[in-house]
Amino acid sequence: MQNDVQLLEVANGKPVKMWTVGVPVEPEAREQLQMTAQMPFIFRHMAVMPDVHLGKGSTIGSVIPTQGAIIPAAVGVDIGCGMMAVRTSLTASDLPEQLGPLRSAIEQAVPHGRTPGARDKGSWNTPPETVDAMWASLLPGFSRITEKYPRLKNTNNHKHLGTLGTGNHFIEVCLDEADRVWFMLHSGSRGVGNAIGNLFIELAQADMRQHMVNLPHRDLAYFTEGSQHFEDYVEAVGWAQDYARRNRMVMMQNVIAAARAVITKPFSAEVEAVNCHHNYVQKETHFGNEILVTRKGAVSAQKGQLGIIPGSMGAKSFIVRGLGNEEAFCSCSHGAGRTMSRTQAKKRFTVADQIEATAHVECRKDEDVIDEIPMAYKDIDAVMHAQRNLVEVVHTLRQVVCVKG
DNA sequence: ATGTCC
Repeated sequence: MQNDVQLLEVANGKPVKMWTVGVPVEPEAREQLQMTAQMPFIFRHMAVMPDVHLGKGSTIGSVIPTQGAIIPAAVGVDIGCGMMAVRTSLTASDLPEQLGPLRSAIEQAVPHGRTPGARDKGSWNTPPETVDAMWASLLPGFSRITEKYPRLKNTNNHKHLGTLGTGNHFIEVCLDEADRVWFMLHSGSRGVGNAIGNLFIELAQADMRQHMVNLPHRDLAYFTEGSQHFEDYVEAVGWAQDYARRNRMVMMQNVIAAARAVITKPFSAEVEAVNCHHNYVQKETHFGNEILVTRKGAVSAQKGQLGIIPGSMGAKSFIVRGLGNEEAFCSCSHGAGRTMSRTQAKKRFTVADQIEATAHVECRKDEDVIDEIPMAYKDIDAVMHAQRNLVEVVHTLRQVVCVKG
């Protein structure tokens, strides 16, 4: 039963296996995938998820297995970006009739893109003690990195910990199929991860020039295993991923605390909890080999492992359980995937369209969020069907509150 | 996505 996989053969390269039956794949994304698949250190084949679309640096919704080399622009600058979700003991009837105050409480508790009064965009003026403690746990690793790369010291590291960021980073209150209340959020490694990503992308491009390596595209610049830059990047990217995971943990604690101040009924949180990256690289074993797996807009889906696949604003989201499909390097999609660029979406749709599409969600509906309109994304049901042999659905969530960065 | 040393 391999009729769920579409094969893209690549001249002078490894094949690309795509779990995209019944969903559109842009020609530009195919071309980008074929370029990446030509790199000699790709291990066996590339795997492509049904939310695939053209990305900067590498294709969103792709899994890039490599042996003996690593491509920093494939991970990109939003290192460790991912999702966290927790199920609470609350049900829909425990939520207040008016959800505006709950949204305001969350907006107050977590600095985000438009937090008024923040000295820098969306950061703490003075981080709370819980953030200080979390930063203390990250500091030894950071010091090892900045000893070699001192320019990384000058980043918003400590005061960005526990903050949301901007763009498509969001916090939601959701209900599942049994009307149970979940909190869910999407964020990454903020300014410091961005600085680490950019620094090593520059270093890789400089290495390519120094060794006169010709590439199909400059974003395929890589480090070779055994080199100092390779070892340093593996350390730094791993640290940024740890920062991102803890960033989500801090925010979730503060979202729960904010909700407790608004919702009168006592409740327990983290009845079920999931915290997963969808933009990262790590060492894994596949087909009996220790390799590096870069997931760019893709989630780990080892057998039994829980993951999160968010839909667009106003659409369904899913808590999923991995089926451990080895051909896909045990991966699944990270969302619905865009069908049009943010610029196209802003041209095509109006504020009125966005108000209609998100009528059932307590959220912003201004012109700055039109690019997140559900119609700019692929049909999430088709995306889930295309990856039915990668993950099974455990919970289906719908948003009732959404805070955008 | 982030920061504003482009």
